[in-house]
Amino acid sequence: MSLNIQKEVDSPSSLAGIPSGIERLPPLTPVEQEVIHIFVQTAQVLGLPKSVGEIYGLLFCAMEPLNFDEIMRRLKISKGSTSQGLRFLRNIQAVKTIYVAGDRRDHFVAELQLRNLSAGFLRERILPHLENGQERLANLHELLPQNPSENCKILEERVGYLSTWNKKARGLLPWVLKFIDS
Amino acid sequence: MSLNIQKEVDSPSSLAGIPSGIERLPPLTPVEQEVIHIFVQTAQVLGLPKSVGEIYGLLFCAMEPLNFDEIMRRLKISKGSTSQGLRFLRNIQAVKTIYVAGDRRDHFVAELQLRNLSAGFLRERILPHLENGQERLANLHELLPQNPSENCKILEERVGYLSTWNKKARGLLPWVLKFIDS
DNA sequence: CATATAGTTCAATTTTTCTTGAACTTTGGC
DNA sequence: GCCAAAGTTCAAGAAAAATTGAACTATATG
Repeated sequence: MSLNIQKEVDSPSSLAGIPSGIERLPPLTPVEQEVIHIFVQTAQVLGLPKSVGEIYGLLFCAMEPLNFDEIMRRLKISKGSTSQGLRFLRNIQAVKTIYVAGDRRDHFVAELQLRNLSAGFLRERILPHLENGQERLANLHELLPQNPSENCKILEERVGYLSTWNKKARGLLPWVLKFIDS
Repeated sequence: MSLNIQKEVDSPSSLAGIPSGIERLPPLTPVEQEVIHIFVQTAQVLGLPKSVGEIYGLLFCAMEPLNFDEIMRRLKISKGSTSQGLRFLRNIQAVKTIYVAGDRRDHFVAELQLRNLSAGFLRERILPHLENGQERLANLHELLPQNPSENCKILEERVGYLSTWNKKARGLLPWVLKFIDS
Protein backbone atom coordinates (compact mmCIF):
# COMPACT_ATOMS: atom_id res chain seq x y z
CA MET A 1 0.00 0.00 0.00
CA SER A 2 2.63 2.54 0.97
CA LEU A 3 4.57 1.24 -2.00
CA ASN A 4 1.71 2.18 -4.27
CA ILE A 5 1.56 5.69 -2.92
CA GLN A 6 5.28 6.05 -3.37
CA LYS A 7 5.11 4.98 -6.97
CA GLU A 8 2.20 7.22 -7.81
CA VAL A 9 3.91 10.20 -6.27
CA ASP A 10 7.51 9.69 -7.28
CA SER A 11 7.95 7.51 -10.23
CA PRO A 12 6.92 8.24 -13.78
CA SER A 13 7.84 4.63 -14.57
CA SER A 14 4.95 3.46 -12.44
CA LEU A 15 2.86 4.26 -15.48
CA ALA A 16 4.54 1.36 -17.23
CA GLY A 17 3.33 -0.94 -14.48
CA ILE A 18 6.79 -2.17 -13.46
CA PRO A 19 6.43 -4.02 -10.14
CA SER A 20 8.52 -3.73 -6.97
CA GLY A 21 12.07 -5.01 -7.91
CA ILE A 22 14.70 -2.50 -9.08
CA GLU A 23 12.63 0.28 -10.49
CA ARG A 24 13.59 1.74 -13.85
CA LEU A 25 14.14 5.47 -13.85
CA PRO A 26 13.92 7.60 -16.99
CA PRO A 27 17.29 8.75 -18.30
CA LEU A 28 18.03 12.47 -18.29
CA THR A 29 16.32 14.33 -21.12
CA PRO A 30 18.43 16.64 -23.30
CA VAL A 31 16.92 19.64 -21.55
CA GLU A 32 17.74 18.22 -18.14
CA GLN A 33 21.27 17.47 -19.25
CA GLU A 34 21.74 20.98 -20.48
CA VAL A 35 20.31 22.61 -17.36
CA ILE A 36 22.45 20.37 -15.19
CA HIS A 37 25.48 21.28 -17.25
CA ILE A 38 24.84 24.97 -16.64
CA PHE A 39 24.68 24.37 -12.90
CA VAL A 40 27.78 22.19 -12.94
CA GLN A 41 29.71 25.00 -14.60
CA THR A 42 28.36 27.48 -12.11
CA ALA A 43 29.34 25.20 -9.26
CA GLN A 44 32.86 25.13 -10.58
CA VAL A 45 33.06 28.92 -10.75
CA LEU A 46 31.86 29.03 -7.15
CA GLY A 47 34.41 26.44 -6.09
CA LEU A 48 31.88 23.70 -5.38
CA PRO A 49 32.08 20.05 -6.40
CA LYS A 50 30.48 18.99 -9.63
CA SER A 51 28.09 16.68 -7.82
CA VAL A 52 26.55 19.62 -5.98
CA GLY A 53 25.79 21.29 -9.30
CA GLU A 54 24.35 18.09 -10.67
CA ILE A 55 22.02 17.54 -7.77
CA TYR A 56 20.78 21.09 -7.73
CA GLY A 57 20.32 21.05 -11.51
CA LEU A 58 18.28 17.86 -11.38
CA LEU A 59 16.04 19.20 -8.64
CA PHE A 60 15.70 22.48 -10.49
CA CYS A 61 14.14 20.62 -13.42
CA ALA A 62 12.00 18.30 -11.35
CA MET A 63 8.23 18.68 -11.44
CA GLU A 64 7.79 16.94 -8.09
CA PRO A 65 9.96 16.29 -5.02
CA LEU A 66 12.62 13.63 -5.59
CA ASN A 67 13.87 11.14 -3.04
CA PHE A 68 17.44 10.24 -2.25
CA ASP A 69 17.47 7.13 -4.37
CA GLU A 70 16.04 8.83 -7.45
CA ILE A 71 18.67 11.54 -7.28
CA MET A 72 21.45 9.03 -6.91
CA ARG A 73 20.29 6.75 -9.68
CA ARG A 74 19.23 9.30 -12.24
CA LEU A 75 22.55 11.12 -11.89
CA LYS A 76 24.50 7.87 -11.56
CA ILE A 77 26.47 9.13 -8.59
CA SER A 78 27.32 7.32 -5.38
CA LYS A 79 25.45 7.27 -2.11
CA GLY A 80 28.27 9.21 -0.49
CA SER A 81 28.26 12.03 -3.01
CA THR A 82 24.50 12.22 -2.91
CA SER A 83 24.44 12.41 0.86
CA GLN A 84 27.17 15.03 1.09
CA GLY A 85 25.87 17.05 -1.82
CA LEU A 86 22.38 17.18 -0.33
CA ARG A 87 23.76 18.12 3.04
CA PHE A 88 25.66 21.03 1.56
CA LEU A 89 22.67 22.18 -0.45
CA ARG A 90 20.45 22.02 2.61
CA ASN A 91 23.01 23.98 4.64
CA ILE A 92 22.99 26.86 2.23
CA GLN A 93 19.24 26.46 1.85
CA ALA A 94 19.41 25.76 -1.86
CA VAL A 95 17.34 22.65 -1.27
CA LYS A 96 14.66 21.85 1.23
CA THR A 97 13.06 18.63 2.38
CA ILE A 98 9.39 17.94 1.87
CA TYR A 99 7.22 15.57 3.84
CA VAL A 100 5.40 13.08 1.68
CA ALA A 101 2.55 11.24 3.41
CA GLY A 102 3.01 7.50 3.66
CA ASP A 103 6.64 7.57 2.62
CA ARG A 104 9.41 7.18 5.09
CA ARG A 105 12.07 8.64 2.81
CA ASP A 106 13.17 12.27 2.65
CA HIS A 107 12.02 14.15 -0.42
CA PHE A 108 13.88 17.12 -1.83
CA VAL A 109 12.94 20.21 -3.81
CA ALA A 110 15.11 23.03 -5.13
CA GLU A 111 14.79 26.51 -3.71
CA LEU A 112 13.80 28.60 -6.72
CA GLN A 113 14.18 32.08 -5.26
CA LEU A 114 17.51 33.53 -6.39
CA ARG A 115 17.45 35.75 -3.35
CA ASN A 116 17.36 32.85 -0.91
CA LEU A 117 19.93 30.87 -2.82
CA SER A 118 22.32 33.80 -2.81
CA ALA A 119 21.73 34.59 0.83
CA GLY A 120 22.55 31.04 1.84
CA PHE A 121 25.67 30.91 -0.24
CA LEU A 122 26.96 34.24 1.00
CA ARG A 123 26.18 33.40 4.60
CA GLU A 124 27.77 29.95 4.58
CA ARG A 125 30.72 30.41 2.24
CA ILE A 126 31.68 34.05 1.91
CA LEU A 127 30.88 35.55 5.29
CA PRO A 128 32.94 32.99 7.26
CA HIS A 129 35.94 33.78 5.08
CA LEU A 130 35.53 37.51 5.63
CA GLU A 131 35.11 37.10 9.37
CA ASN A 132 38.17 34.90 9.55
CA GLY A 133 40.08 37.55 7.60
CA GLN A 134 38.94 40.18 10.05
CA GLU A 135 40.42 38.17 12.94
CA ARG A 136 43.68 37.66 11.11
CA LEU A 137 43.89 41.38 10.43
CA ALA A 138 43.46 42.11 14.10
CA ASN A 139 46.40 39.80 14.88
CA LEU A 140 48.38 41.43 12.14
CA HIS A 141 47.99 44.82 13.75
CA GLU A 142 49.65 43.43 16.90
CA LEU A 143 52.52 42.13 14.80
CA LEU A 144 53.20 45.37 12.97
CA PRO A 145 55.29 47.28 15.56
CA GLN A 146 58.03 44.62 15.30
CA ASN A 147 58.93 45.90 11.83
CA PRO A 148 61.96 47.94 10.79
CA SER A 149 60.94 51.51 11.48
CA GLU A 150 61.43 52.72 7.95
CA ASN A 151 58.91 50.41 6.33
CA CYS A 152 56.64 50.46 9.30
CA LYS A 153 54.57 53.46 8.33
CA ILE A 154 53.90 52.39 4.77
CA LEU A 155 53.25 48.77 5.68
CA GLU A 156 50.89 49.89 8.37
CA GLU A 157 49.04 51.93 5.81
CA ARG A 158 48.76 48.95 3.49
CA VAL A 159 47.48 46.68 6.21
CA GLY A 160 45.01 49.47 6.85
CA TYR A 161 43.84 49.11 3.25
CA LEU A 162 43.28 45.44 3.85
CA SER A 163 41.03 46.20 6.78
CA THR A 164 39.11 48.68 4.67
CA TRP A 165 38.69 46.08 1.92
CA ASN A 166 37.45 43.54 4.39
CA LYS A 167 34.94 45.98 5.81
CA LYS A 168 33.80 47.00 2.36
CA ALA A 169 33.28 43.42 1.33
CA ARG A 170 31.21 42.72 4.43
CA GLY A 171 29.18 45.82 3.76
CA LEU A 172 28.63 44.71 0.20
CA LEU A 173 26.84 41.48 1.03
CA PRO A 174 23.53 42.96 2.20
CA TRP A 175 23.56 45.33 -0.77
CA VAL A 176 23.94 42.47 -3.16
CA LEU A 177 20.87 40.87 -1.68
CA LYS A 178 18.96 44.11 -1.92
CA PHE A 179 19.92 44.38 -5.57
CA ILE A 180 18.72 40.85 -6.20
CA ASP A 181 15.40 41.65 -4.56
CA SER A 182 14.83 44.61 -6.83
CA MET B 1 77.32 49.71 -14.23
CA SER B 2 73.80 48.60 -14.98
CA LEU B 3 74.39 45.99 -12.30
CA ASN B 4 75.04 48.71 -9.76
CA ILE B 5 71.85 50.51 -10.60
CA GLN B 6 69.92 47.30 -10.33
CA LYS B 7 71.29 46.59 -6.92
CA GLU B 8 70.63 50.04 -5.60
CA VAL B 9 67.07 49.93 -6.82
CA ASP B 10 66.04 46.38 -6.09
CA SER B 11 68.09 44.71 -3.52
CA PRO B 12 68.17 45.46 0.18
CA SER B 13 71.12 43.10 0.44
CA SER B 14 73.23 45.48 -1.61
CA LEU B 15 73.63 47.37 1.66
CA ALA B 16 75.70 44.47 2.95
CA GLY B 17 78.05 44.84 0.00
CA ILE B 18 77.56 41.32 -1.36
CA PRO B 19 79.08 41.19 -4.84
CA SER B 20 77.61 39.77 -8.07
CA GLY B 21 77.28 35.93 -7.55
CA ILE B 22 74.03 34.48 -6.18
CA GLU B 23 72.54 37.32 -4.29
CA ARG B 24 71.10 36.68 -0.86
CA LEU B 25 67.50 37.74 -0.42
CA PRO B 26 65.96 38.46 2.97
CA PRO B 27 63.55 35.77 4.18
CA LEU B 28 59.89 36.71 4.57
CA THR B 29 59.18 38.69 7.72
CA PRO B 30 56.37 37.52 10.01
CA VAL B 31 54.19 40.37 8.75
CA GLU B 32 54.83 39.43 5.14
CA GLN B 33 54.05 35.80 5.90
CA GLU B 34 50.79 36.75 7.51
CA VAL B 35 49.72 39.10 4.71
CA ILE B 36 50.62 36.46 2.14
CA HIS B 37 48.64 33.92 4.08
CA ILE B 38 45.56 36.13 3.96
CA PHE B 39 45.88 36.46 0.20
CA VAL B 40 46.47 32.73 -0.25
CA GLN B 41 43.25 32.03 1.60
CA THR B 42 41.42 34.59 -0.47
CA ALA B 43 42.82 33.06 -3.63
CA GLN B 44 41.43 29.72 -2.57
CA VAL B 45 37.97 31.16 -1.96
CA LEU B 46 38.12 32.68 -5.44
CA GLY B 47 39.26 29.39 -6.96
CA LEU B 48 42.74 30.60 -7.83
CA PRO B 49 46.01 28.74 -7.28
CA LYS B 50 47.93 29.32 -4.10
CA SER B 51 50.91 30.72 -6.01
CA VAL B 52 48.78 33.57 -7.34
CA GLY B 53 47.87 34.55 -3.80
CA GLU B 54 51.49 34.32 -2.73
CA ILE B 55 52.78 36.51 -5.51
CA TYR B 56 50.13 39.16 -5.02
CA GLY B 57 50.68 39.11 -1.26
CA LEU B 58 54.41 39.58 -1.63
CA LEU B 59 53.98 42.48 -4.03
CA PHE B 60 51.33 43.97 -1.77
CA CYS B 61 53.91 44.23 1.01
CA ALA B 62 56.78 45.40 -1.17
CA MET B 63 58.10 48.93 -0.75
CA GLU B 64 59.57 48.99 -4.26
CA PRO B 65 58.98 47.12 -7.53
CA LEU B 66 60.24 43.54 -7.48
CA ASN B 67 61.70 41.67 -10.41
CA PHE B 68 60.88 38.16 -11.56
CA ASP B 69 63.83 36.57 -9.83
CA GLU B 70 63.18 38.22 -6.49
CA ILE B 71 59.58 37.06 -6.51
CA MET B 72 60.58 33.52 -7.38
CA ARG B 73 63.36 33.26 -4.83
CA ARG B 74 61.73 34.99 -1.90
CA LEU B 75 58.63 32.82 -2.26
CA LYS B 76 60.67 29.72 -3.11
CA ILE B 77 58.44 28.86 -6.05
CA SER B 78 59.44 27.70 -9.51
CA LYS B 79 60.04 29.74 -12.64
CA GLY B 80 56.93 28.24 -14.21
CA SER B 81 54.62 29.16 -11.35
CA THR B 82 56.10 32.61 -11.16
CA SER B 83 55.63 33.20 -14.86
CA GLN B 84 52.07 31.89 -14.97
CA GLY B 85 51.07 33.57 -11.74
CA LEU B 86 52.36 36.92 -12.93
CA ARG B 87 50.64 36.52 -16.27
CA PHE B 88 47.32 35.87 -14.58
CA LEU B 89 47.76 38.80 -12.23
CA ARG B 90 48.63 41.08 -15.12
CA ASN B 91 45.61 39.86 -17.07
CA ILE B 92 43.22 40.83 -14.33
CA GLN B 93 45.27 43.98 -13.74
CA ALA B 94 46.08 43.08 -10.16
CA VAL B 95 49.74 43.68 -10.97
CA LYS B 96 51.44 46.05 -13.36
CA THR B 97 54.92 46.23 -14.76
CA ILE B 98 57.17 49.17 -14.10
CA TYR B 99 60.06 50.33 -16.21
CA VAL B 100 63.29 50.65 -14.28
CA ALA B 101 66.04 52.61 -16.05
CA GLY B 102 69.15 50.62 -16.83
CA ASP B 103 67.57 47.28 -16.01
CA ARG B 104 66.46 44.92 -18.70
CA ARG B 105 64.21 42.90 -16.44
CA ASP B 106 60.51 43.48 -15.86
CA HIS B 107 59.60 44.90 -12.50
CA PHE B 108 56.25 44.35 -10.86
CA VAL B 109 54.06 46.27 -8.45
CA ALA B 110 50.67 45.38 -6.95
CA GLU B 111 47.58 47.31 -7.90
CA LEU B 112 46.40 48.76 -4.60
CA GLN B 113 43.01 50.10 -5.66
CA LEU B 114 40.35 47.61 -4.63
CA ARG B 115 38.16 49.01 -7.36
CA ASN B 116 40.61 48.11 -10.13
CA LEU B 117 41.38 44.73 -8.64
CA SER B 118 37.70 43.86 -8.47
CA ALA B 119 36.99 45.15 -11.95
CA GLY B 120 39.73 43.01 -13.42
CA PHE B 121 38.61 39.91 -11.61
CA LEU B 122 34.98 40.37 -12.53
CA ARG B 123 35.80 41.12 -16.14
CA GLU B 124 38.17 38.21 -16.64
CA ARG B 125 36.63 35.52 -14.49
CA ILE B 126 32.97 36.18 -13.81
CA LEU B 127 31.75 37.96 -16.93
CA PRO B 128 32.97 35.26 -19.33
CA HIS B 129 31.09 32.66 -17.32
CA LEU B 130 27.91 34.70 -17.39
CA GLU B 131 28.18 35.34 -21.12
CA ASN B 132 28.78 31.70 -21.78
CA GLY B 133 25.72 30.91 -19.67
CA GLN B 134 23.69 33.35 -21.71
CA GLU B 135 24.61 31.51 -24.92
CA ARG B 136 23.77 28.16 -23.41
CA LEU B 137 20.42 29.48 -22.31
CA ALA B 138 19.68 30.64 -25.84
CA ASN B 139 20.38 27.10 -27.11
CA LEU B 140 18.25 25.70 -24.35
CA HIS B 141 15.27 27.70 -25.51
CA GLU B 142 15.56 26.00 -28.91
CA LEU B 143 15.62 22.63 -27.21
CA LEU B 144 12.55 23.18 -25.07
CA PRO B 145 9.74 22.44 -27.56
CA GLN B 146 10.95 18.84 -27.81
CA ASN B 147 9.69 18.15 -24.30
CA PRO B 148 6.62 16.17 -23.26
CA SER B 149 3.83 18.67 -23.48
CA GLU B 150 2.77 18.31 -19.87
CA ASN B 151 6.06 19.41 -18.34
CA CYS B 152 6.78 21.83 -21.10
CA LYS B 153 5.06 24.87 -19.63
CA ILE B 154 6.57 24.59 -16.19
CA LEU B 155 10.02 23.72 -17.45
CA GLU B 156 9.87 26.66 -19.81
CA GLU B 157 9.04 28.86 -16.88
CA ARG B 158 12.00 27.55 -14.92
CA VAL B 159 14.40 28.05 -17.78
CA GLY B 160 12.96 31.54 -17.90
CA TYR B 161 14.04 31.99 -14.27
CA LEU B 162 17.52 31.00 -15.26
CA SER B 163 17.63 33.69 -17.90
CA THR B 164 16.42 36.21 -15.37
CA TRP B 165 19.12 35.13 -12.93
CA ASN B 166 21.76 35.46 -15.58
CA LYS B 167 20.59 38.93 -16.52
CA LYS B 168 20.43 39.96 -12.89
CA ALA B 169 23.95 38.75 -12.25
CA ARG B 170 25.27 40.66 -15.24
CA GLY B 171 23.46 43.74 -14.06
CA LEU B 172 24.96 43.30 -10.63
CA LEU B 173 28.59 43.58 -11.70
CA PRO B 174 28.72 47.32 -12.52
CA TRP B 175 26.72 47.92 -9.44
CA VAL B 176 29.25 46.13 -7.25
CA LEU B 177 31.97 48.35 -8.66
CA LYS B 178 29.93 51.44 -7.91
CA PHE B 179 29.51 50.26 -4.33
CA ILE B 180 33.24 49.72 -4.02
CA ASP B 181 33.92 53.23 -5.31
CA SER B 182 31.70 54.76 -2.65
C1' DC C 1 11.78 -6.46 19.90
C1' DA C 2 13.54 -7.75 15.45
C1' DT C 3 14.16 -6.48 10.96
C1' DA C 4 14.66 -4.00 6.93
C1' DT C 5 15.15 0.41 5.01
C1' DA C 6 17.07 5.20 4.90
C1' DG C 7 20.76 7.80 5.23
C1' DT C 8 25.65 9.01 7.13
C1' DT C 9 30.55 8.54 7.58
C1' DC C 10 35.10 8.01 6.25
C1' DA C 11 39.30 5.53 4.42
C1' DA C 12 40.81 4.24 -0.03
C1' DT C 13 40.83 5.45 -4.76
C1' DT C 14 40.19 8.24 -8.68
C1' DT C 15 40.19 12.58 -10.82
C1' DT C 16 41.47 17.14 -11.21
C1' DT C 17 44.43 20.86 -10.51
C1' DC C 18 48.82 22.95 -9.39
C1' DT C 19 53.71 22.97 -9.50
C1' DT C 20 58.10 21.93 -11.24
C1' DG C 21 62.03 22.23 -14.26
C1' DA C 22 64.19 21.48 -18.62
C1' DA C 23 63.91 22.94 -23.28
C1' DC C 24 62.59 26.68 -25.92
C1' DT C 25 61.85 31.63 -27.64
C1' DT C 26 62.69 36.44 -27.38
C1' DT C 27 65.32 40.44 -26.73
C1' DG C 28 68.82 43.80 -25.38
C1' DG C 29 73.70 44.87 -25.54
C1' DC C 30 78.05 44.57 -27.47
C1' DG D 1 75.06 38.98 -35.96
C1' DC D 2 76.14 36.60 -31.71
C1' DC D 3 75.75 35.78 -26.99
C1' DA D 4 73.82 35.81 -22.61
C1' DA D 5 70.17 36.93 -19.73
C1' DA D 6 64.96 37.13 -19.22
C1' DG D 7 60.94 34.98 -19.56
C1' DT D 8 57.57 31.41 -21.56
C1' DT D 9 55.85 26.88 -22.43
C1' DC D 10 54.45 22.42 -21.49
C1' DA D 11 55.01 17.45 -20.28
C1' DA D 12 55.73 14.89 -16.19
C1' DG D 13 55.27 14.60 -11.28
C1' DA D 14 53.22 16.12 -6.87
C1' DA D 15 49.49 17.75 -4.29
C1' DA D 16 44.75 18.61 -3.44
C1' DA D 17 39.98 17.66 -3.98
C1' DA D 18 36.09 14.84 -5.17
C1' DT D 19 34.05 10.38 -5.47
C1' DT D 20 33.21 5.82 -4.23
C1' DG D 21 31.48 2.05 -1.52
C1' DA D 22 31.53 -0.74 2.48
C1' DA D 23 30.63 -0.48 7.27
C1' DC D 24 27.99 1.93 10.31
C1' DT D 25 23.92 4.43 12.84
C1' DA D 26 19.28 5.55 13.27
C1' DT D 27 14.48 4.71 12.84
C1' DA D 28 9.95 3.33 11.00
C1' DT D 29 7.09 -0.75 10.77
C1' DG D 30 5.24 -5.01 11.64
